[in-house]
Amino acid sequence: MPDSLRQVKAEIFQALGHSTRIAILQELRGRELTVNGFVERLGLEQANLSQHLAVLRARQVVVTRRAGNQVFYSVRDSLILEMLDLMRRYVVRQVDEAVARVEETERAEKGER
Amino acid sequence: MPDSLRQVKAEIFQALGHSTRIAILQELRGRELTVNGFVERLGLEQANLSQHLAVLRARQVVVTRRAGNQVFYSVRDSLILEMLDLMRRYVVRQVDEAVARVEETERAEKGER
DNA sequence: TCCATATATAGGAATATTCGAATATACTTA
DNA sequence: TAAGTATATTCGAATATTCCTATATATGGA
Repeated sequence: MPDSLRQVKAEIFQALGHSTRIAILQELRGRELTVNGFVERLGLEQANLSQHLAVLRARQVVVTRRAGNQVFYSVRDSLILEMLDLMRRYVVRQVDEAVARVEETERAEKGER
Repeated sequence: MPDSLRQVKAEIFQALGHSTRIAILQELRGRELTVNGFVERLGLEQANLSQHLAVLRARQVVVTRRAGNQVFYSVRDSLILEMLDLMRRYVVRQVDEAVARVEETERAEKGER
């Protein structure tokens, strides 16, 4: 694989690598939202949200549609949301395994006593 | 969703957000590799690779096994590789759509002439 | 045109990431 | 124990990211 392609992938992973931007994308499941919509739902500053939206726009993860005064954001390709789904599965699995390891350790320690 | 969970996800996305670390994970498809193995295959400096491997280790994306002198790295959960697969599909799709848009534009311009 | 509303951007400080060079640590073998 | 190989860590400079504050831009209505 050429490094330029990896670079493109890395930039999109980076775009997903911030909790606020993950929150933004989760809000965009199945709908579009204005900047003010994000402000209300996420309780963050308008400027800050605009900045994070700019990051997602730069990587073309989201697209915009202007309607009069407001700008509606939406996810360009829902494959991005599948990425978040996969990440959820991944994190859940790691946690489950960590719990299982703890329980296994406790069982072993009980047996030793 | 609590922000702490999003934070965990974001940290893993960040771990994937560098072309060298993507290259490392691709090399680990279906096998384990030593640090020197990465040096040979990727042609990067040993110290640099160790640093990137440390990032992946910190997020528990990879795990290590020491055998004598060497340290073997492997992917902890192959769901991570599915993430890379999904990202490949995503990038390919974006490129295809971009090409289609260009062709559509050319067709329209030809018609106008 | 003037004002209000919605959104974007610029500037600057704090923090984080990345890389190369140098050095430290771990293990093996003589 | 000394030397050699493999890997990890530290340091410092360069660059990037993030956030806040202030300001700019775009649009619609009076």
